[in-house]
Amino acid sequence: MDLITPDRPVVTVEEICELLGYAPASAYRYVRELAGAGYLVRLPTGYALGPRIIELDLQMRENDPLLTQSRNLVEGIAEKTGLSVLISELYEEKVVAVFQEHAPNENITFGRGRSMPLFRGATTRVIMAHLMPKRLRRLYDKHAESPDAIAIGADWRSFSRAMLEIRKAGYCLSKGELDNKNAGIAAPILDGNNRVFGAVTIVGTIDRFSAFNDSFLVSTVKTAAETISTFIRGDVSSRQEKTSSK
Amino acid sequence: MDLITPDRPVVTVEEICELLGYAPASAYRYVRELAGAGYLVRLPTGYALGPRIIELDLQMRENDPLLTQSRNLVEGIAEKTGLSVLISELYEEKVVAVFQEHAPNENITFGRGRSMPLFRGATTRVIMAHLMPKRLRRLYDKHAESPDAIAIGADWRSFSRAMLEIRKAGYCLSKGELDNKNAGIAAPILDGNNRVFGAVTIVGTIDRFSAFNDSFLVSTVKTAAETISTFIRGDVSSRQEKTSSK
DNA sequence: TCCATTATTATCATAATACGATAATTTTGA
DNA sequence: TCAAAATTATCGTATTATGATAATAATGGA
Repeated sequence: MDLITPDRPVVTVEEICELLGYAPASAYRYVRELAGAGYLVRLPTGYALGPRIIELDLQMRENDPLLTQSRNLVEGIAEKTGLSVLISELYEEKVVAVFQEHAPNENITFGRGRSMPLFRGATTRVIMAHLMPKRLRRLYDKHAESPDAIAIGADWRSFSRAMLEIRKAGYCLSKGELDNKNAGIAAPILDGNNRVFGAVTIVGTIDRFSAFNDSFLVSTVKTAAETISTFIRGDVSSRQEKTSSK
Repeated sequence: MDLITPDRPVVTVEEICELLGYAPASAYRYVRELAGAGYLVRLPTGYALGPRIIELDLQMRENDPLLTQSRNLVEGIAEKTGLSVLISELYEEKVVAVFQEHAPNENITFGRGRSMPLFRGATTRVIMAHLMPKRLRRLYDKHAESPDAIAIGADWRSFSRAMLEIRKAGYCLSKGELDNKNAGIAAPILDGNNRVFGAVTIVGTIDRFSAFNDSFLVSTVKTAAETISTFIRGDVSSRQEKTSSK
């Protein structure tokens, strides 16, 4: 599905074979199956993404506890501050915002659905800072050469110290790292054992950001993240507890 | 992923085993893999839908030719008429709107992402009417007992005649079938060989609908669908043609 | 309309891996 | 700290995925 890009909005079977190294018979089988399940759709010139994705998107917007339980909270912050608010999650080596409350006149490149680069921006950094040490180490080693990683710390010692600072502070503030006119402040969403799921981020132009005390933004974003963390932990929603005797 | 519903926004491994009949070892493997790829996310109380879905949603909104190429057209119709416009696709036995231009004050139950029942509503019917005969027959036989199917035709003869009528007309109009206050009119999106991909539907309250000549709505929706059909066929977008000599 | 070409599916033997039972390990909650 | 629960690892077997090839269907010109 990632073969579909702005340059290649419709992908042919031939391209799939070339790019992924499949035999034609296999590629035809794959697209047939994926199209049958709605993940792809067959157009006259090839395959495009299919309706199942839109269906899942709705399913998530309606049911995901991370979204449903934090919607009001996030909207409130956006309204009060006039800044944008994002809720992001980590997967593989990407951080993706799954919810965005867009304040007027804001221009955010890495909004809902656009995966953010590692090592850059408040959201990504605050999430990384709360990863388990061994996982963080693996990530760092893999990208130690990247300029963004070096900017945080040229070696593991200084890098992990920087991360520890963020973890101790409980938030991360950045200016102009993703959009040079924007600033962001992020706090982690944690489970009961301080494992990180994602982050809450407040984003706005540097100008607008400066209108607030840093301490106000810090406490706002931290409180929001803690509230959401609590929601998620106790998340028994409408399900019955099993206090059975088994 | 379909185990996640409003009643069960977070699904446990135990539930997955029960509901899908897997051994625990397998269920754990599945969720690990799906969560690794971002399709699920592990929360303290179980698994929920993950960020990959949001990423794909964006990818589709930005790249899907069906959406990108018809956005202006659809917005124009919505603006001029004050009615809503949907673009829908078929998969498995569902029809799902992948794009919706929402007019103000409209209330549409089966909007973007919510799969519509077969045999009911203008969108579904116009799509069914353009299916290949054998596929239509299979569908009918499978659901011949359903009230919605019987409402169209009590036996295959009358059912297929009704479908033929729609196919000849090139559109389908319905009132109050999905939302009892709404009416809809739909026309098929076809490839060069009259195979159906989806449909364009104009939706609005029956009141608002009555303000227009039927013929105006018919020609509007048919023209839109034909325009989109043409877009899709010639869709070579920004890709280079291969006029190679091989 | 036909035909040659291309695109797609079916068949099938083999290689790959998914599956679940069990054991080992980790996490959790008291 | 420890017992119970949750999760992962191991591994033999059964299942299925894979790609080469053949068969069929669709396509685009004359």
